[in-house]
Amino acid sequence: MTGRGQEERDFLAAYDPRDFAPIAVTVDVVALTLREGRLHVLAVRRGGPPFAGEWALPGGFVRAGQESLDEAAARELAEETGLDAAALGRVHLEQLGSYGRPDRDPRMHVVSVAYLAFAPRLPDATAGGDAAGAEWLPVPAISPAGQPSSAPSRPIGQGRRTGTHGGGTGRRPLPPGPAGTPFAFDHDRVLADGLERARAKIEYTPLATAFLGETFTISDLRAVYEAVWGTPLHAGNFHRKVLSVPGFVESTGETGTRPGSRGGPRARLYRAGDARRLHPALLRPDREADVR
Amino acid sequence: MTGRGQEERDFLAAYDPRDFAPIAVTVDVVALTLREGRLHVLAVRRGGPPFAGEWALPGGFVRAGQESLDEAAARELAEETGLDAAALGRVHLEQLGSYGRPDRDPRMHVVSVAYLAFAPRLPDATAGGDAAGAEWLPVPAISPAGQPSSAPSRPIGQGRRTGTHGGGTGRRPLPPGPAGTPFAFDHDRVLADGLERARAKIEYTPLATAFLGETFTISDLRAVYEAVWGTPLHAGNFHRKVLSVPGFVESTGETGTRPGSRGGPRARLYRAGDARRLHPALLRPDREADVR
DNA sequence: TGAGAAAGACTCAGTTTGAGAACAACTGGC
DNA sequence: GCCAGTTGTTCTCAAACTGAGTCTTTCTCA
Repeated sequence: MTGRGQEERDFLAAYDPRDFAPIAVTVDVVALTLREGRLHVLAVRRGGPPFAGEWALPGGFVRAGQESLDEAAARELAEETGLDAAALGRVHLEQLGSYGRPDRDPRMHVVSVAYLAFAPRLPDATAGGDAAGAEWLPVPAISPAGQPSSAPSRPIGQGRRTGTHGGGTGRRPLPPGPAGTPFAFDHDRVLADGLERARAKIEYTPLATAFLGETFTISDLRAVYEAVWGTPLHAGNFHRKVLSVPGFVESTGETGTRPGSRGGPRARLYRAGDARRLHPALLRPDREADVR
Repeated sequence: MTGRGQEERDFLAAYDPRDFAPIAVTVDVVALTLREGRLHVLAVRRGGPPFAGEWALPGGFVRAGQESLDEAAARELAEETGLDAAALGRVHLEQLGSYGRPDRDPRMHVVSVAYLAFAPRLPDATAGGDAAGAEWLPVPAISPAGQPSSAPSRPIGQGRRTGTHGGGTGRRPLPPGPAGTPFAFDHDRVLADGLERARAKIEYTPLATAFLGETFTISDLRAVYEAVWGTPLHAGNFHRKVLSVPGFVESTGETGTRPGSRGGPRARLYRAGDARRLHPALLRPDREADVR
């Protein structure tokens, strides 16, 4: 019984997979940035069927034999935003998860490897004005204690902690994406998963700084957390916490002029520190509703 | 410039990808379990080239048009362990990440979607005795503050927090897998990523219970944490913590007979609670070395 | 029967957190 | 130029949480 998998693998290995495995591989990118204090996601309008005219995440096919998944994601992001290599270096890009239900693309079986990007404010992607260009769409209000689908960590099958059902089809209904974002394919879910990953990631890594420029104030940083988490934070406690976590930020010794402010003293400027993890972490306030 | 991605996507969409995208898609499973208090991983010996005779993670090709990635992973795990659907229901299975460097398989460009499984003690996979059967291998001693590669979260490109190098090829050397595990392909890294995910996951989810049977003692649970983290824990504090986190475990009201113990009172039995997240989390002791 | 081991309950000091107050620096409107 | 309102930053205080250790009781093994 245990040998069947091996046998089959050897059998398949002898074949040229071109003949029998018509699965296409694409990368899709959930690129997030902050604009006017609100979280935005990069989206493209689909030019043709399927889902013509609908919004979708930017992405495309992986070039077989030529590039890694990471490289493909970076290439797609660069193409869609017009970023050069230097600008791309300021963007944080990490793998989010893969989506491979056979019916997710009506044309054929397509496995999509999703990536998550945190970008500082970038020039409008639609500068060229062509119809199919990319645009930064505001991410609809996120209920702070909302129920994300968390695909990369979603348990499979009906384990004892998956729920009460004992032997159904095993296919559960998809939780809805953020309200008001009708994306093509399963990109609603990919976006929802990306948002949840982003919210979790800034808890224990200093990646919130990836949304900001070279230097920033503590308030700028707080604005990132508030936008991503969708919750106002206590300014004093946030300040204390950020400065107390070793390696999160380091002082530039300068103070900024704060254009557009409604008053208040000039804030000190900081840059990202050398920490890769926040220790202790900066936890989201009260997620009681999220626990079970 | 922004139009190029869209143009290309449309161009490709018009094609039958069978003609131009010879990328195969496989799933590989990092299945973990506890045996004699030590962490073990399910491995198979490769029957043929490439890497003939070497250990590899169990896995195989995704059946195009017929199954999702999750289903393929569950199928492969079932085939390799001889688990039926009921037994498989007790196993936690989640997506780990995808690996797609063009040279990772010498035969062709293969994208592998890796899964991570937590299993309670299972019968030996080699029961049949056939040469190519699967085996549970002890995971080599894990340095508690070791440096995992953390692929699913690895940042890409040379962002300002990636390091000091300013413009290399962008291809960094792979951090080594756990000492003493020469696996085929890039499965060393997949395993290392799976271990790191497992260590992180039991911090903030109750998934450590997935390594145990229906009922267990607090000591059993502590043994899971100690094996996965590779660190001894303070029994008293662990006990207090587990019982204080709402929904982690619930009492069965019974006490177990503890065969194989070296003395001590009979411990109370618990079962997994209904929490999906541990709040507050059960953090690994001191990872200072891991922070930067 | 006694030594050793483990379960589980407690104690205590140090750290971290949430909530709020206080104060100075600065803006914009008048 | 003055005033009200806003914001950056520091402090205080109580509650919660953590790590380290002790103590008692129950059990196994020699």
